[in-house]
Amino acid sequence: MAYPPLHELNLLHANICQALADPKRILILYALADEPRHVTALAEMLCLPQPTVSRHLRILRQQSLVTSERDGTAVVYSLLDHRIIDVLDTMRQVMVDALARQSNLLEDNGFS
Amino acid sequence: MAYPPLHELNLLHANICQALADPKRILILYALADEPRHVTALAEMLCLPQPTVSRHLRILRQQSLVTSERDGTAVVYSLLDHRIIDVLDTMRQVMVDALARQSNLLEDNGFS
DNA sequence: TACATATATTCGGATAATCGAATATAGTTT
DNA sequence: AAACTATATTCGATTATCCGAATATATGTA
Repeated sequence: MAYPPLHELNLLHANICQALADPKRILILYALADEPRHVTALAEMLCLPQPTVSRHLRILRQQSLVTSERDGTAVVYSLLDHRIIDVLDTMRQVMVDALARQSNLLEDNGFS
Repeated sequence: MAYPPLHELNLLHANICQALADPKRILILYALADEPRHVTALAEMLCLPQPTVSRHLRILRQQSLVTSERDGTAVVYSLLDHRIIDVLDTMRQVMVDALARQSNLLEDNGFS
């Protein structure tokens, strides 16, 4: 039985992954998991130019990973769903375990 | 206190996300979660040309998301860590919930 | 060895992502 | 309104990704 062709949900799913697929955006998400923050606060924390942070935040916003709220002239961004952090944490654990396995393989073959 | 600059782990983390960021690769992973499969079997299931499947599998292999094992002239691919499916499932749930929220927002404003 | 099957790779072109630099917009204060 | 602060956007160039088509490699078999 052939699978249905790539359906809409799968495209959206891939879009979410794409939004996560940048080291700066991952840092932004972890920073927002801590607490909501202004754009400038994020830029300073991560040592990035403000326009760069804004552009990354837009991408995260378009995927409904963060929300924004005005606070005077500033805009406060917050994480929309903390399960995204669980997702990132699990992925990181999978990655670390894979690296450990590879490292063991190397040792077992006398490459340590 | 400024964060450390983007460290190695974060780059690897982003690479994993990047590997997940394609609808065809997501389908491949779900298909392999079911059971290990040959390249051709995957290609037929997903109605994709064999070279396309091979290229996607290489990307997944490079990120240690799948492993391959020879079986005669065929090569059997399998999922390396099933937690990746948990990750994908949670992401999909987050996505569906976000879509539901958006849909409710539209209705509440008379756009239904 | 010759042939068949299964998988992997390369090439070229199209599409998309990212960044720095410059600039535009929105809200606040005087 | 003018000046200021915070945020967002655009532009142009660079780099990365993806695909179809063609081809190469590897294993098994006659």
